[in-house]
Amino acid sequence: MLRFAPLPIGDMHINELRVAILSYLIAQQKKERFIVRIDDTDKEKVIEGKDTEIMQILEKFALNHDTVLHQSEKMHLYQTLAIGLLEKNKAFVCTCGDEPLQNERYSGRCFEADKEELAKLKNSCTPFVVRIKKPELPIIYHDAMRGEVESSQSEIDSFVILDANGTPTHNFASACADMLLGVTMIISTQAHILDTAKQKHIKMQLGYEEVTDYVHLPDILSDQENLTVKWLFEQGFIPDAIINYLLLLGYTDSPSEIFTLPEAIEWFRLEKLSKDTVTFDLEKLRFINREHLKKMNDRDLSTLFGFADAAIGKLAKLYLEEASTLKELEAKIHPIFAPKDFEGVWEPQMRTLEEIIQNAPMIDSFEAFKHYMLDQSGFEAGHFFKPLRLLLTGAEYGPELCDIYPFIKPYLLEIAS
RNA sequence: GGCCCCAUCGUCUAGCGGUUAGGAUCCAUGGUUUUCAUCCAUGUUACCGGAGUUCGAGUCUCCGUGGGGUCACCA
Repeated sequence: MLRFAPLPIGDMHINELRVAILSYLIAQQKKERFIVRIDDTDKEKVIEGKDTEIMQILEKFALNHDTVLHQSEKMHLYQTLAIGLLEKNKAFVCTCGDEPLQNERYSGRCFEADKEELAKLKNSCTPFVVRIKKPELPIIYHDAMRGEVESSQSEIDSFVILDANGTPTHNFASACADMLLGVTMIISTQAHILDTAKQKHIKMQLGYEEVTDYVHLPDILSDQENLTVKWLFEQGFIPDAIINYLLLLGYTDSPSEIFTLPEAIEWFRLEKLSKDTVTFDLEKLRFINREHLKKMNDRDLSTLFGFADAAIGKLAKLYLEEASTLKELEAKIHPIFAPKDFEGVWEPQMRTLEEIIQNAPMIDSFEAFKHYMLDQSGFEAGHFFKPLRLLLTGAEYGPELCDIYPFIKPYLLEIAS
């Protein structure tokens, strides 16, 4: 079983999305369950509605899950497990507060406090936290990208598992949940390498003996501040392209640059991911987005611009020569159907051409249309194509008119005005 | 600062001791297109530095340098 465990405390970052995509992909490869766990342990930071937003994003990317659950529903269970550790003398109560933590590590002063101490503290209403005892041996786990990862005891202190409110900390709750769910592989980012060791320590202290595989992905760096999924959508990138790009980043040996998630499930190997951090490259994503838009169903594409006509999808694809995102395509398609601006040096010619079109019969081919228009107007070619283009597309430049014509033909009267 | 990871064109990368250091993207130029773009062709651009090991090092070792991560009652 694999899980995606997002924190509902902000917009989803592409690093998180990459974790989700890979978790889903590996679950499919291993034919194991894929579940979503909303890690809403921190009541202070949780943002109302973020959880449904997360689920909507996953749906857009077609990362289908088997189950979804909230950490907040299980807190009592994790508290019980923490108390269990206290009783087994694997954890201790600590009343040090913030004092000894003057940018130093935990002093270990309360190390021997046991559960009798707990009773006393409860009676006297003294604030306390519960800390798990630090490991006596190095924590070693297997990472599919990095091999055996060893964290020495010195890196892992006796860390807090229940805070002063009695709330399980994220690390503790996460470890407990993974254990209880039977998660077999955990994908996260390199920021959590040490957390993984802590969680493994927790699971070992709780007596969990199943082997868990881990992967810690390198981060995607960017000088851009909010590299969120939301932002990518706003820019007009489509899910298939985003998936393609995120899977391609740092991958060594893909059979082709352009692919879909189902295709990647056939050949993707975590071991072939580079351990080096990668830089987010908008230009590359634009290229990939363009390629996926080219492959998109024409009618589906047209609906994104408010049509239900395959011809408009085909028309939009002509503009992929100069546009790479939905947003840019929209900026090309919209002026075609919007009322034209006649102001400018070509105004007389445009007025003439408009009138001819409004009274013209339906003409099938652009060649015939061109000849008809040239005959009727008496214009020279040099004074003809520019105003015609402006009249038909609202733009000075664009794809060949003979390519555009077949798709806009049915809308000609509306367009040429 | 301690510890961990990483280091090839601007970017993503191929390369597992002997290569004209390859591809993709981006960029530039030429051709085609009645215009721009597309398309096709061509081209510029890279092994972080220094010591070793070796007949020979992008490739192995060490030391620098640079980048990233991590050291919470944050998740």
